[in-house]
Amino acid sequence: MSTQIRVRFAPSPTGYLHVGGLRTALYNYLFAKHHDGKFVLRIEDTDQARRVEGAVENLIATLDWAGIRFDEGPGRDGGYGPYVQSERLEIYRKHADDLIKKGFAYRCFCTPERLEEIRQRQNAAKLSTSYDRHCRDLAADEVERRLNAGERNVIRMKVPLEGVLTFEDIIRGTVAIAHEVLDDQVIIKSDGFPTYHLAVVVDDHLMAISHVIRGEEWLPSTPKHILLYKFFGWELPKFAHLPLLLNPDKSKLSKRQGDVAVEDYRSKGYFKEAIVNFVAFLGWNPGDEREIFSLEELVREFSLERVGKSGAVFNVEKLNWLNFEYLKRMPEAEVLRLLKAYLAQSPYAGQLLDDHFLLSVIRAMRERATFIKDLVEKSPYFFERPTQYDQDVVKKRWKPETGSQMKRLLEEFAQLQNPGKEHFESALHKAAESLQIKTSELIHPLRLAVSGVGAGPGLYDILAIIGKEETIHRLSAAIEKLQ
RNA sequence: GGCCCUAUCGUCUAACGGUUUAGGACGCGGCCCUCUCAAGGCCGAAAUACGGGUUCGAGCCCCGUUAGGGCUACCA
Repeated sequence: MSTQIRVRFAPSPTGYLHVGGLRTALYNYLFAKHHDGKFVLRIEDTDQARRVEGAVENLIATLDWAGIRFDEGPGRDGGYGPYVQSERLEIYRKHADDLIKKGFAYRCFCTPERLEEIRQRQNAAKLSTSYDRHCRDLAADEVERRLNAGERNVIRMKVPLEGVLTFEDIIRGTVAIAHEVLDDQVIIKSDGFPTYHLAVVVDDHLMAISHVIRGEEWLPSTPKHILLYKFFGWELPKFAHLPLLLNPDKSKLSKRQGDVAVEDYRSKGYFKEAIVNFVAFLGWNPGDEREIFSLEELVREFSLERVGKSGAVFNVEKLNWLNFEYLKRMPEAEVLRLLKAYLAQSPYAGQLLDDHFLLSVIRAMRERATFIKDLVEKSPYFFERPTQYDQDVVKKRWKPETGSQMKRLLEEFAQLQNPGKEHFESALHKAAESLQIKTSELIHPLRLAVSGVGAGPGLYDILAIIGKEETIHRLSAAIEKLQ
């Protein structure tokens, strides 16, 4: 059926998946799934100079990690392959030849040097830079002769000299550009590879793509693509140009102003659910006040009509909050699994830490953590004895009389049998009573003694987690310091 | 420079031309809770870029200005 929705994500394999690329892929995926359509992955590797080894595998792995599954693509044939452009060279050549035959394209023998020269001249004269169409009307026999002589050449599209090209964009509405500002774009390079412009049109048509959903940086070249569709006599797909993702200074999101690779965020400990949720909301929203969306919910609610027009700053603060929310909502068993994985490659890898213990750390620390690693890094005292005491807190909490008070506390604690949280609490109350001081005057110095710091989960929780023996050991060590 | 796109709190955004004293979220500040830090609850500061028009009525439509961005390659 020709009404089948087919979309594609078509990245260049330049090494990693950019977060902007992730959002483009996600929107394509959401749109396809929402409409029971197909999501195609196509690799645009027509620039040999920019090839990076392993980039395709990496791209697929990252998409897969994010939960964005393609229906067709490299290694997953759906009858429209191959899905890697470098494997489709013959197809592009054939189509370029067709265009020449029909008079919509021509051979150009201009050297890069000549091109550079005219560009310079145009720049100096403050004119817009474009090819001067020197070879546009070369005689057929001259073309033949130079071709036979083996002269290097490219194929250019023959853009009409006048008229205005108008097209509809789902997100932007009507866009109009005059033919005269369009360049006679190269469609086949001298190395025989197609440029993006030819390849994208040929492939989108041959792969029966119904909607081209891509970044706004492609908006200015869309008229060239439309011209090619017209030259071929093909039906146009629908276009939707997504707003750009921006740096805090509002320029196009780029390296050098922070991390742009999805892998960077992954390795920092962001959950895929948080990243997907976050990126989905950069340019789209459900229209109400809900903010937490699973991939499935996004599929259900997504529509291109609700995608905004203006660029969105990639705001890490909000991503952090989302990660925090996801950590808070995650089932304990899952947090435990992730914590163990983290611990296994941490300095504490050698320690025997049972699930019961780790679960209690999770319960104590979860609402204080944004990342799994925070569970450990923000409370190292659950994993090792304090090696030093926070001096600011020492000044505030350890008074001359603290030493003897701590001794009194130690005596109470020593009598406890298998104490739990409440037992520590009542023992401390007892000590405070006998010393005729407020419990807080014991709590703060003791917190410092057992944790080395002044902040963290409830004191009795800490004590119950580290246990009686460890509590006494740490308390004794602190008393020594106090004398 | 030329062409194209865009314009609501610092940021992400909501508001079928009238329900708007412009709503929510992040972040920020305050208060409550409290053994600290969090979490949670409550409260607060914070925006329709500017100028014209259309209309009974404009954040929303039109024009201009300004600002920002993208593109301007034998890169994508």
